[in-house]
Amino acid sequence: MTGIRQLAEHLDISIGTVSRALNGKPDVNEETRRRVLAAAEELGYVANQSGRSLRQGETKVIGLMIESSKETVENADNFFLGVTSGLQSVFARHKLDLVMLPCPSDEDPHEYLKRMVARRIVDAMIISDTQRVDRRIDFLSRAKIPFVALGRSLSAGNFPWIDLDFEGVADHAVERLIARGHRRIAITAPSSEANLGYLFVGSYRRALERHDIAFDPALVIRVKSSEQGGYQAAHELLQLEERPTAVILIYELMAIGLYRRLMESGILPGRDLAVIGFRDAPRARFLQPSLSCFRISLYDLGVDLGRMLLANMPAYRDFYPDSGRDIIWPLELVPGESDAFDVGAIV
Amino acid sequence: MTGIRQLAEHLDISIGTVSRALNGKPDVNEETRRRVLAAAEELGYVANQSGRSLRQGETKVIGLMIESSKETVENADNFFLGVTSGLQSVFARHKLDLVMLPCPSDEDPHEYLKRMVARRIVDAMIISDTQRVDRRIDFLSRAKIPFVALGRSLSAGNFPWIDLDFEGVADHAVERLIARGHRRIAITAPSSEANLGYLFVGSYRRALERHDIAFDPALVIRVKSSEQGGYQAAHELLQLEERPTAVILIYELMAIGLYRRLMESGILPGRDLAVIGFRDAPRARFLQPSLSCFRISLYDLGVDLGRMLLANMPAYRDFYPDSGRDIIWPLELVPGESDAFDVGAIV
DNA sequence: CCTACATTCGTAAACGTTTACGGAGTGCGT
DNA sequence: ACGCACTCCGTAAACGTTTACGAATGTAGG
Repeated sequence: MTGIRQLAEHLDISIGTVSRALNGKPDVNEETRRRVLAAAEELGYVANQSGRSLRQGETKVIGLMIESSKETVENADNFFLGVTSGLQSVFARHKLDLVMLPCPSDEDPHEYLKRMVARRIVDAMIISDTQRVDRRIDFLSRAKIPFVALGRSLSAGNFPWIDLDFEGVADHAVERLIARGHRRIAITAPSSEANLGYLFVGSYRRALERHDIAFDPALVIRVKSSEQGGYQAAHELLQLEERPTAVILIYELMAIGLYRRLMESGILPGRDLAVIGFRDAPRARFLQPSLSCFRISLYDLGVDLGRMLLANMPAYRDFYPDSGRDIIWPLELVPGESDAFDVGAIV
Repeated sequence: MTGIRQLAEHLDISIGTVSRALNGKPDVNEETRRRVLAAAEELGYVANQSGRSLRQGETKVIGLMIESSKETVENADNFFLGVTSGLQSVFARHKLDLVMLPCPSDEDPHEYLKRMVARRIVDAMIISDTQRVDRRIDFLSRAKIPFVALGRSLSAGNFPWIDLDFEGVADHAVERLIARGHRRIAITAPSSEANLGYLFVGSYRRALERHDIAFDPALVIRVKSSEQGGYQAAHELLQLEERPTAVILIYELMAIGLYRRLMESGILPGRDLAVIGFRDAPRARFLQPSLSCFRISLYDLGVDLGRMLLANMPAYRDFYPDSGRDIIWPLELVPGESDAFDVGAIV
């Protein structure tokens, strides 16, 4: 493979000049720069990243850590692929590359992260699936590795993150349903006492009480946020003595299972039960009746995530002076047929 | 951050000895090795990968290139995540790490690959989504970069690959359906003249003719291999003057859309039309009636892919002496309800 | 006591790049 | 003729690690 040395010999100039020419340094004759660039193209020279990293102490690579948990694989919503395109559009401007780091399911995410960072494979990290207390966040903070998190956490006082607006969605959904005459509204939440479930249900409760509707714990269906979870949620809904007229799903994908279970009992979403979904899962886009759903532009989310990260890296800070922090990502309601009916009209 | 120099000073021995101790070289006293390892653990020392890579000319990182095409995102089957776990189980034994390299959709995959390789971010590559003529394969072959491909190609005479047994599946499916009395069997194929479609349909045709059933081009439904494609396939099936009694899907995911379209017309899969799927798509696992389908263990596929790659790398070749090449991956039929009826019994 | 050998360790070069520093050449004003 | 500023380029050190080589020590055999 051709290194900078071969390139310099071929051009009969010193490697220092070649390097400066390639890196756009000012103290090099424009004519020589032209020759160097031409020769580099001709010989197919690309700088060896190891040498460069060693010298300047940075790799120009950003890592996106993902966990290949069973749940991720089963849900299969390609959430991350959607985000990467937005991330890359930002990184490309600075010649940064993005790699996805899949943490093996049998390895502790914290250890995996430490290894990747210590080996200096990446300069900065994007982490996701944040836990309520997340050792990764403490580690990255202390080690002063630039990072952003996709998801809130209670760990480490102050770090940049973006999270979805669970509270806004629940509030909006309840308001919308109430406006259509619904009084008995169910909601799904993760079985664990996760942060996001707390926010989601809390906001739902406040919205109900604002309209003098008593909060009924029986209407909070705790199931897994997956297609099967949706199936089970429908099953539990049908068991209730006083059946709700509407249900809010914390994860769009659940609608697939929910629809199926409902249809099995001859209940048609959008006619017999209003359904509103949340989050973005491409596979749920083609349901019938179409799902009313709060959607995200994963691309835009990736862009903001990338900007926020760079704003936290000294070398790029100046490019993103007014980049926000701790963004609560708003979602847009895409109306469908699944909540199209007014209860008032029926009663 | 602590480097090998700090570690050596702390122990009051030379950095050469520290390095040898850490790397398990024989010419170091066991007592000193113990001390070094203890100190490394205590100080949290991890070798800087840039320095190491530079010296030994290898990065100990394997790249899995994925394309975030629109189709991938929409299909959302997490095929790659499933494969990575198998890959990592092999790589972990040799302290190799796996990174996923998502090629931006606006960049030429060939250029992207060249960049990643030239920058020496990875030692070896796993590529997928191979095209009939694929410049990446020619490039990697010429540059002598170890690689394996997930998918066949007509490029570059001789390279290691694994591909799914399209021919075996089509053959098996046809035989199975004929044994149950079906004579009019439809099949789906990609709209493009892709390699795999050619193999799939070709084998289907030969199996039919083996049983003296004339090949009817009208029964080859050319649609996209996606959920929507399945919907459209069903639609086209219903238009046919003489409706088939069975259909073979080239991609399991299509079953979701197909089912929906069929149900809309009151046709029940497994009772009115036999359906057999192919490939592994977790989201299709929960269909009702359950889908008869040729499934893969993505984990096992990953394991073999990893082994095949290492067998092509000088440093690891000896560990995998009898690793096969050019594997046509066999699939196992997981019977379901969707093809459970005998046409003979009805007629 | 000398030689031969094994064990253990230190020394220094090398990997490919970037960059601080200084030198050579030129032009210009005094 | 001299000094100065400016442009352009070469030199060499540095990044953190591995490893070939040889030095030092100990041990055993003659």
